[in-house]
Amino acid sequence: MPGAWLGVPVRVTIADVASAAGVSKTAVSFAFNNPERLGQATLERVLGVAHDLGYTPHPAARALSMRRSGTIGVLIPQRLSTVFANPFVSELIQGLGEICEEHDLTLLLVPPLDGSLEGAIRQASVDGFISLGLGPHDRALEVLDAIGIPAVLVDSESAADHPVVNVDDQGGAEAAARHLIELGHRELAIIVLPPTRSQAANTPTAVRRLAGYRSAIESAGAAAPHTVTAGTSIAAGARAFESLPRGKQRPSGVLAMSDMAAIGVISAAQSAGLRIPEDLSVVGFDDIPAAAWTNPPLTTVHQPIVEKGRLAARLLIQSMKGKAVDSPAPLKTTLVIRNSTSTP
Amino acid sequence: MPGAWLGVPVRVTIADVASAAGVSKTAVSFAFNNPERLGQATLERVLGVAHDLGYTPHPAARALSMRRSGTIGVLIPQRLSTVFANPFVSELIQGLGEICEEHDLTLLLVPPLDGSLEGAIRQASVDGFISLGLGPHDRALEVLDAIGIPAVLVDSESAADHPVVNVDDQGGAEAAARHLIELGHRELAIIVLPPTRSQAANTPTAVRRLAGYRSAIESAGAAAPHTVTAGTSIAAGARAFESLPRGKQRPSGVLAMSDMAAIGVISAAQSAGLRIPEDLSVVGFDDIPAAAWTNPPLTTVHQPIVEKGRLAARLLIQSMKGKAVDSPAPLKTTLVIRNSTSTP
DNA sequence: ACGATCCCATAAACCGATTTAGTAAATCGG
DNA sequence: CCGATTTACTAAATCGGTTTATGGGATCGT
Repeated sequence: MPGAWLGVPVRVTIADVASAAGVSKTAVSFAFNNPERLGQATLERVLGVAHDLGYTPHPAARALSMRRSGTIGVLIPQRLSTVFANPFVSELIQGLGEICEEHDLTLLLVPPLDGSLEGAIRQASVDGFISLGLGPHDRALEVLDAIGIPAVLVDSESAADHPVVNVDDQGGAEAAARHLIELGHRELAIIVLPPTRSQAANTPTAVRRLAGYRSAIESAGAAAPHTVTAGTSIAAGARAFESLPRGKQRPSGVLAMSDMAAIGVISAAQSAGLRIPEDLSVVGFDDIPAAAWTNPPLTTVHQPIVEKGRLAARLLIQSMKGKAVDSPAPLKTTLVIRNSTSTP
Repeated sequence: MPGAWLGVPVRVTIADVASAAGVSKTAVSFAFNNPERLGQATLERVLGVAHDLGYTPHPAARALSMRRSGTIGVLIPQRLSTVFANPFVSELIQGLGEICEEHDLTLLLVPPLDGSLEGAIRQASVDGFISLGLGPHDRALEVLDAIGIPAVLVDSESAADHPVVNVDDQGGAEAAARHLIELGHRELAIIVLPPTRSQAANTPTAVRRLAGYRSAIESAGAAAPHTVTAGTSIAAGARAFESLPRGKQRPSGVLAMSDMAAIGVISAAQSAGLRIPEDLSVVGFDDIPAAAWTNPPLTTVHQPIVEKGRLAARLLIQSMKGKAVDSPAPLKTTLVIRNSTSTP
């Protein structure tokens, strides 16, 4: 049983290979990384021995000495179990993953550990970070550039000195609100995204979408909207519906900042005997794939999530190569009208 | 601008802190890891200096010398963009994440790089691996125990010398098939999961589910089912529907091995003018959250995905602590009857 | 006053790779 | 045949931490 002793496996190191092949560590290293610097015969012998011994370079050692780990970190502002309940994140990862795979990079998920995102950041051995939904004054940002690692911010505020990838949240929200208003709705409710982590403030995304809704509503002279905060889950959306005013006070249209919340509202409303869209119009945000086959299919603001991921990853990789990159223009959002909205 | 020189950031190392505080590297290390071994005064001074300089221990260096990285790897058998299109994976990650966060571990996604999962495994600096859907003879398994790192196999074959976490695939599949048969269906189609990566063989999961379907069908004396292979995506499911025999030959019931494929079938069937379930009954597998609010809601085999993730993570962590763990009994699957099935 | 204990702090070894600088032998030019 | 390259390989430094073994000084018991 090579490499094991009484069931305790012991890693084969470069030194083991070197001595077994009767060469120096340098030679072994060259065999893998600079084969042309070795003679034909030695090269083959070393590679042979390495293979027989099952040698694999220790990733941490390699990372230390090469100053790169081949990994990029994804900074997740909340617990994985809540964040991954939203298909939005899956889609973003699809985009990130596509580009990472092209560049032989793996993806490290970095959620707050022990309540602290900063701590988790330090622990992570990565060549760059992609952060999701960080507020402009988040402590995590300080840590990020204290360690001087490239970072790209997704869904953040443009203030920081890192490239920021955003979509046109405000424009999308305006289009959504205008859509309801044009259908004749005057009593609207807004379901706001929850603040992440301990920060009291709304996320940058929530702020921009809220501004979009409000601007459309105000310029139409409609009533000030009722607002509720709800997480991005079906259950949270359902709770939000429950907390809406009842009877004559009930808004005829709901503007949700996430499809998940919108779906929750719809499902709770249907359970309460309301017909969608006849009795209540609901418009979501994100256009996750599932939005197309809910019952009824969801009218929502489309944002190019996968493309957003790709773009962020590309920028980060540029940045990791030392190139200076600046924030691209916000990606377009478009209103997709399906069947969850109609005249009141 | 501390730590930077002409815009080139330079990491603050333990040696910098040591000399700035007028102590040895050891003292600095102790300040963070063994504070009780330092005098009150020195401790405070060192921590103060470290904070002022913005010192953060280099994760790779730490990992190298402590022989642990604080990360567990998730072996993904296909490209991230295809795997994360299936909500199944999101749910699994929720389960894994829950336990990992409890133990201050981060999660590294390891898909095949450059076509090779083995290569990606070597590159990954992790303390343990969780693999998804690996066949019993996959080369990746060899690499896995060549480097002697604990691993837990999810949705695999029980053969290997690693703990395996499975659900009762066969039982669930049997229940699904029996359900259709009891409704009176005699002409059935099965949509098989695709093989992962280059291996020609079906995944262990597919094999078990197929066995379940077949056993129920055969023992009922129904006709041999038509089988199609389709990926776990809506589009693939739709294509599978298109490839089904038409007219009188068309099966009256479809057994899909994934909810995503089932949803694709339903949606393609509806576009073709069929009513679900009146004209075609469809049963899925997995019971992803979306299955509850499709149109119509999906009859499917429920498996406890999040719990499966939790269990796998717990076992891996046990294993990482050096304890010997053996495979738990397969988790229960249950048929959830909604509205995508009825009498033919 | 003297050896035994503690308390603090450090020097040096170690983790496992890459890389720089350099050496001995073979090859080359003339 | 002699100096200049080239080829093939290696010793030692380096990456940035942790840990072991050790030493000096203060405190203690007697």
